Amino acid sequence: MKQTTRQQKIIDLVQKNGYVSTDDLVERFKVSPQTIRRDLNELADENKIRRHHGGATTPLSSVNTAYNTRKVMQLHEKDCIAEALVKYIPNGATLFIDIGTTPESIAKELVKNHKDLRVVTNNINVAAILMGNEDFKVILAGGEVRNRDGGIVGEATLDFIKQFRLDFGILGISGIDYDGSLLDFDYHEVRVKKAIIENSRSVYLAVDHTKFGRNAMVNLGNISELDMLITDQQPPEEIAALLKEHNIPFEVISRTS
Amino acid sequence: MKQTTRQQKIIDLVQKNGYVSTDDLVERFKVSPQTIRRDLNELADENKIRRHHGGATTPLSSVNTAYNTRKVMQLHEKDCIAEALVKYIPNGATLFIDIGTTPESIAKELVKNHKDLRVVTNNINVAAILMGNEDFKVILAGGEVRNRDGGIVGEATLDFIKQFRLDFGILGISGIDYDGSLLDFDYHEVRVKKAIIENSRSVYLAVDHTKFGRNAMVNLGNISELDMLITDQQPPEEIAALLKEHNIPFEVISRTS
DNA sequence: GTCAATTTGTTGTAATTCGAAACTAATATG
DNA sequence: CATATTAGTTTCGAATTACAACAAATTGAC
Repeated sequence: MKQTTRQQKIIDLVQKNGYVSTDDLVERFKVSPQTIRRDLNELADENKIRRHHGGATTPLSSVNTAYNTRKVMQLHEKDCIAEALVKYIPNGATLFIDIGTTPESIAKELVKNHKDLRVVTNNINVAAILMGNEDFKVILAGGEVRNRDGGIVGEATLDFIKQFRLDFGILGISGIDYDGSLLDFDYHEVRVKKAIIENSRSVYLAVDHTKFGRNAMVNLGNISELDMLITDQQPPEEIAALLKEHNIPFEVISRTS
Repeated sequence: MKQTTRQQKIIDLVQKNGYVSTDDLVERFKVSPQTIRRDLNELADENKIRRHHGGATTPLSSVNTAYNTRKVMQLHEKDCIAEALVKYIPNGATLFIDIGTTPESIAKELVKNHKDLRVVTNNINVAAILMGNEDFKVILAGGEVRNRDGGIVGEATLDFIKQFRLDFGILGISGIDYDGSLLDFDYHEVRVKKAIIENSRSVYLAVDHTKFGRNAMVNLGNISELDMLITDQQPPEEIAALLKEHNIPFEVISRTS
């Protein structure tokens, strides 16, 4: 086998597995450890991989950096919120799951223990996550895929969503204003969110505390339309008052860290 | 700092960077290497991370094993076929990409150097791959997601596909009979493939040699409907004769391994 | 405050991994 | 045909990392 071929294969392997050890590669290509080290060092020089003691990993993500770094913010909080929310979802339920990193965390939680869910989503990541559970029936809305986050939006998506009427709508959101307005940045995304609200028997909103009072351009409805809110810190007074006024149950998870 | 907190932070770091070294962690938490090793080993036992000499990486996704192992079969051949096929796709083209592992390889090739493609697909993996290139416009067909391979099939998918009329249709397939019949296993999938054939100006079929003479239940058309066939080994006489008879160009890639 | 359990640090030793240099084989190149 | 050039292997000392066992420190409960 040619050197270039081998190096290409090494890149593929790293991309696929996230990590390869020199031993693995020696085994796989039947060459000496030194040869592998040369390959790895050369590839590392070209930034094709990251070199480490004992092997190599994927280079610092070339694409999707914006989305992937955003994904990590408040990761632990999102997980805790997700853990709390899924307790309210019974087995066998039907639900929408929205675009966003929090909804993705929720999908990860659902996949662990739930059974027989039927889920409609317009988030390609959520669909990929839910595929992991064979008991689930996953329906993906069609439309144009946004490269930045794998969300699917547009007119076609809207029509698709409107075909369904499900038990739960699980929403993420960009901001909640002090007057209870639910806000987001993208007009098209907002239209889909609205459709989800209209076609769900119960709407659950999961937000981390950074969203309170945060501003965004497009109004997609009011907090009074929700059936439950789950968050990780006591909301500001104004919002807490609104929740009380409209008798909307909300859960503030206890932080474990 | 508590042990649980540190371990959670380690997980976050691994998720974020794909890799952390023990040294990094020692530096970051100001604790002894031994403590870090204990943490890493514990986390590895719980499958939260993958342990390696010198550090740790993200765990291997436990799900999708059946599909992922299948994915590796003839991996190199598929890659070579893909490399040959994408040379026929000009920048700025519009194309369908089908369900299957070969089409996924093709998507991986396209993402590397092509520009301004507009792609319609019913394969969630292809969509995820193509997202990597910001120049591409990716349109995903809606419908039910098959857990086993991320294919999207069904009536809704069919209607969605039929809305488009594109330059190229890139097909994968389960088998080609000696009489030139194109065969597959799933009736619903076949209907989608037929729709792709009907709505593409040129249909390109990429198959590895294991598909020749292989039988499957559902007939989805004849080899004469193709505009090009790319494969990795000289096809059997019968099929070669059919290709010649219908003046269908085909390329047999030279194996580099 | 005391005791027990847990967590962390230290030390010594074993196991891996690395890189440099010398050597072999195959392939061009004039 | 002699000579570069390139890729690969082998060997070996140095550096790095890991693990086990025990001591020290911290924590939590009563």
